[in-house]
Amino acid sequence: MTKQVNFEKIAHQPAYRVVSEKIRNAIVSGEIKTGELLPTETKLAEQFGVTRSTVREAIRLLEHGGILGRADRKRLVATLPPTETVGRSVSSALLMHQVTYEELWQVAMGLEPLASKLACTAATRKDKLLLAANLVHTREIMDDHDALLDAEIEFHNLLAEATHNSALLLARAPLNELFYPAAWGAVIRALSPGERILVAHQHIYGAICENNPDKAEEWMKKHMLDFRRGIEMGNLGFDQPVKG
Amino acid sequence: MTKQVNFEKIAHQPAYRVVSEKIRNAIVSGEIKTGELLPTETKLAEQFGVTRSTVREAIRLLEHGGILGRADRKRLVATLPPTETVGRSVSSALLMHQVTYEELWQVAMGLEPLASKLACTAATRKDKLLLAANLVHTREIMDDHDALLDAEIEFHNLLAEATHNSALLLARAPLNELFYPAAWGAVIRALSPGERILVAHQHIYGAICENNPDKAEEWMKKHMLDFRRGIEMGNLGFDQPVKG
DNA sequence: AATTGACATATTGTCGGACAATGAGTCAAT
DNA sequence: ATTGACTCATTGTCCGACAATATGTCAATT
Repeated sequence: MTKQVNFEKIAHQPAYRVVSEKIRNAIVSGEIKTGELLPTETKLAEQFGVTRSTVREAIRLLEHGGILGRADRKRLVATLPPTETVGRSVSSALLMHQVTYEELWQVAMGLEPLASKLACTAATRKDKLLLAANLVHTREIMDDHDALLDAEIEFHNLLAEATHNSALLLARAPLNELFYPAAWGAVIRALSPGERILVAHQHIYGAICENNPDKAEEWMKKHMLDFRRGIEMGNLGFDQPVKG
Repeated sequence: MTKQVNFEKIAHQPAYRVVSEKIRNAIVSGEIKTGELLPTETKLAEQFGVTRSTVREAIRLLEHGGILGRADRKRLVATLPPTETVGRSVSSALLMHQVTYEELWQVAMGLEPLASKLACTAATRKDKLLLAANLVHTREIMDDHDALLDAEIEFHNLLAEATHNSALLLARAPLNELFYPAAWGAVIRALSPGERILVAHQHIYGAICENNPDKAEEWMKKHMLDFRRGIEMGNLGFDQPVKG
């Protein structure tokens, strides 16, 4: 084992990555404001001193992350990655990693009651109105299971938005996209009419209006336990991977 | 307002998106196993009946999401997106959305005690050994604030891994990458010696070994409250955006 | 046997130019 | 106010080319 000189490995990033990073920086640093249109591909190519093909590859790199979007299907526009985009990638990663109902339920049990509690102090008048509207709508479509799922998801999402906490919103994205849709079939069969669901939602809404965090948290926990019971009673095992 | 026929808007995705989706499906469906090499760009181009440029754009689309990686800087290989990659994109999204210390703390307050509780029943012998090793190491580097931060993050991460819940692991990624590093400066000044931190960690570890979920949860809550106090006492405001 | 050198080959990164399709704007005709 | 014809800008896609670099083979050297 003779002593050897160690050179640090040289970087040499491909040009499309460099260009991609430059554009990214320009956006996150605010040099290009969100919503603003970017120069056209040809102009970018000129400015960076590369070919249009290279610029296009750089753009694709950012496009998927949601940093770049299309204004009207033509021009590109700088956009802050909408939580949706990031949320979707989280969900798809979880799917690929064979996340189970139980894992998602545990996270739900941690986040949803928290959201309820926080919403009590953070909810604005507008948030409450939206929740109220959701309840009315839910009562109307009580028999349509598909529509009821949408309403259920919307309720929990409105609740999360009422906390005005973007970190929480993002952390619970997989619940919207994976947990509720996947668990729904079993849950709705177990809690035969959607009555129990609506009652829980109403109590949570009531607690928020009364500014009663503890009550909101408690009812959400009950609601989540109902979900657990539904999944366990359904034919889908609690420790089975969620199927997208 | 005359009645009008409504046609559903026609899709027409650009080819590079179609190709991208095809490849993505081939990977997530397991048709191409992870770690396996993909055909070369030229062959893909032939198979899909498009040009190499188009294939390359499709590849860039996937490359950013971590579904495709480089084997050796030449050939492409299929890889499951490592949780790291996804976690980073979540964190950077939160940064851009000017997430505040308070928002992150609230999420931490929801997830970390949950992790402690779950770890009590899910932790394997190996998990406990890793935690114990972390405690020993922490005691040794008590005076090196930077090293202490790393140990702190590692402790919480080991704890989360001990739950064997990938959804939880992903949901709390921003805590590792944003919350703890950003809050650390203030916290370490407020809780002058790291003594209080170590004590909390030890009690949590003890609770896990005794299989005492309630105790684990309680001590983690105390630990989190210490963080809150630290941030509030520090010069950085609790409602200020976290700076990356 | 192990290293080295020379060489052909395969694959990616980058370039340049070309054309079709489509969206946006202008202006005249109805 | 709507329609039609026209131009122009921009993106999507194609083609062909070349340089740089990894890979593989084989002989020559030590």
